[in-house]
Amino acid sequence: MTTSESIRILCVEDHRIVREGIRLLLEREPDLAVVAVAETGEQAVSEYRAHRPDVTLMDLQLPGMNGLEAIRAIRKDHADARIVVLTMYQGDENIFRSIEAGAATYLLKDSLADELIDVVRSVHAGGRPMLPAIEAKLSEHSKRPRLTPREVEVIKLVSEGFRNREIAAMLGISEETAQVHLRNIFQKLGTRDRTAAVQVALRRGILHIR
Amino acid sequence: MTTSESIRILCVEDHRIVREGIRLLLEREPDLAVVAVAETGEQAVSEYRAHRPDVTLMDLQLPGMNGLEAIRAIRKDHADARIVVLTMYQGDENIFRSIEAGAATYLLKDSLADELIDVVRSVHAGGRPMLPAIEAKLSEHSKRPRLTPREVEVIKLVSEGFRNREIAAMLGISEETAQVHLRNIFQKLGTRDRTAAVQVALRRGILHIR
DNA sequence: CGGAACCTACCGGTTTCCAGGTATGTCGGA
DNA sequence: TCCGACATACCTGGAAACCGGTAGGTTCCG
Repeated sequence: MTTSESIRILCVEDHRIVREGIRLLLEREPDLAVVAVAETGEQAVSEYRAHRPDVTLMDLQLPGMNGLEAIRAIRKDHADARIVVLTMYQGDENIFRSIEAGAATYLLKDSLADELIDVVRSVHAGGRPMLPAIEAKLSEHSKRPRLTPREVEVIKLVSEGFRNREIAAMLGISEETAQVHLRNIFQKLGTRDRTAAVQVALRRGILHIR
Repeated sequence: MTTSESIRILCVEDHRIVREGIRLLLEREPDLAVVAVAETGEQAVSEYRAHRPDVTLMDLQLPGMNGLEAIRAIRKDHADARIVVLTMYQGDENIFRSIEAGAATYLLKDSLADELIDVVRSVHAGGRPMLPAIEAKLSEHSKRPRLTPREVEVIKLVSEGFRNREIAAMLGISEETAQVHLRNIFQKLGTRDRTAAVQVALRRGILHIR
């Protein structure tokens, strides 16, 4: 790998204005080139395959297959893929899952343009640069009790407005068991009812709108 | 006003990377110039006062004073202010309130860069260009029953996890009255319980995640 | 093998919520 | 001035949610 060649970037972002803006931002730098873009998770995977970029910028909120699933799909076939999550979601669960899925690092859209550029270069060089604010949320996350997979299913259905009885039927368990899961969720999220639990789950990135 | 001078733009957007990107996008056009930026509602108001831009691009989601309040504050002192809302929120209530507050038009970040540029020029010329998709949501909105101010207060507190009794105490009304409001909210939003009502309110843009 | 974590299930008791009413006062517009 | 929209308040009965237990089964790991 010669140092004189540009860093080839895949930019995954569903909002076209934002995507175009980020592209302009990056291409002010002579050593950065956006060689492909994608606006869904599925497109991201196929564009990755087609172009094998050096660095992938990935938004989490995407129509259809989301960013997290796209990261997993890409890393499954290309364990060396270098992916930077670039999103506005600050929830610790999003950060944790992204890193767990194989992202090199996590950046908020609130970052400085220069930070983004530095991070891209650093990740291309094999680094995993983590900004202090993100690092802090990640360590905070590790101190909190996590919801189990089943509990996540339950809170998701709760957020869609289903009653305990309906949730139980959908999951093929008894209503009482659904209640037990919910009680454990309350305890872990520090709430006393379902409405508050859903709000906390949204803030933490355990759930997403729609 | 001479046609040879550039259109002076104030860009209000809290995410720095996005803001910088939009700026680059606009400044590719020779007749557009971003003369000021702001990342909070308060800053937007004071920057408007200081620069009197021809067109203001306003995001809705801002820390502190939000975009809607900023529009009202600006239009209160400058009834001729030409403001374009540029946001990712698709909820019909956001669109309605923005127009009601005095915005010239409403654009999603998903739009094409060229659409944004066209809209800025058109608004500067005194137009109120409305994209068909936005127009459609706006007319859909007018067919739906709106929540009253009191009902909005109630659903907001519900979304924060408060019980009816607590909501009643906070609003200085009886618990039964709070229940009546909630019942009317259910009826208007087409839900049968508080959790679902909060979800619908979030989707419609009646509520926002903190 | 013995925990630990997870998922499952049930019971009894209390609280909160929801649905159906009726009713009063205010305020602004037709 | 009368009507409609809004906000307020109360009642009753039934449904759902919440709380605090106990407990059996699996799976995985040290």
